[in-house]
Amino acid sequence: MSSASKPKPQRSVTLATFLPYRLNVLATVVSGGLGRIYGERFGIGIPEWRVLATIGEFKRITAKAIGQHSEMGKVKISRAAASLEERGFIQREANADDLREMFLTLTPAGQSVYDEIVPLALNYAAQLTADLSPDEEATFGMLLDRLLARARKEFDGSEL
Amino acid sequence: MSSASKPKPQRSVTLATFLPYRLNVLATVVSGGLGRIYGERFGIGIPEWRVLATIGEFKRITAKAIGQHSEMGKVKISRAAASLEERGFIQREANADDLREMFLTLTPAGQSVYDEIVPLALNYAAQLTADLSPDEEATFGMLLDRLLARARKEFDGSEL
DNA sequence: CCATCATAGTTACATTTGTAACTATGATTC
DNA sequence: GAATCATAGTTACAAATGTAACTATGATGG
Repeated sequence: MSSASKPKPQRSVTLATFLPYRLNVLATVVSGGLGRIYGERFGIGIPEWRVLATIGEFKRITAKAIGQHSEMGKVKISRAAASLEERGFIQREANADDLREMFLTLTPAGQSVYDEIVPLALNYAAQLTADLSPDEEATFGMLLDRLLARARKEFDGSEL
Repeated sequence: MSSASKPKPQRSVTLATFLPYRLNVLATVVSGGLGRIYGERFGIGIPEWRVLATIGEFKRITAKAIGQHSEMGKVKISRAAASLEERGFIQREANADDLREMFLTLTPAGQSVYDEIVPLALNYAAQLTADLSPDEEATFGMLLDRLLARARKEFDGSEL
């Protein structure tokens, strides 16, 4: 070992400056705020919203594909879909080519709810970033993606 | 109404580019990754870690104060503290000046666990941001704080 | 000081979520 | 073309979390 300058091995964690904690707090506050909007008006929760949003985006999609696009386990999707179907917001249609899977589509009622939520959700996101310049917003999104890519690598164990 | 140029009212939400969703995904992956570290080795969950970290930071603190510093409800703290006490990681000590509250402190065993987790947690956070330059990291943190401040305002209802 | 009100923390109950097993169907291989 | 293996989705059970009620103590105001 040469030169010097110990990089100051900290002996404690300050929660308020600890990134995993801060990310969790922000995500919780944001999810809660947005969830309140569609929760109060339409009585649906986050998993239901994600399923609805994914069907709204892809029009006709299987539960498995929803899982890949929405980061949810199949159990959660199954439950959310059952709940949305009960309320008449989505329909299930067996795939004749593979009877294991079902295509999900929005009913007219579901499309109508979706059409109502979309502007509320977009507005929420716009309000959330209202204090940021377009540049800052783009930067934040870019860094978010890079952090996510890194977090997904799980750091291959060598440093744990 | 004058001029023109509709600001293109989007008719759908692309989940993959929707900030609340992306924040939630990142926070979930990060919490999961970090949680696995102290979960597997010490058998503690996120609420326990937060309580432990807060006591480690403040040395002697009431449950209420932990709540203020760690964004957790009192029920969660009560349960986490009970679990940590059962395992001999923390001690409770009634405040003679106000018998309603209890000061929590780390036992030697708890301090030892804390001392083991701190470098792991700091290292996790360092690995997480390893792809970012110091400038980018600072920028991300700053924007995170501004978003959090904004999200907390709950947008005063006028735009909902 | 005693009646009311507020607060710290716990407990009870309901809701949500995750894990694992299961059911039904499809793919593969010998 | 039966036996094995893989996959989509559901169900059953367990663990975690939230909401509300409760207990004990302290503060306040007449």
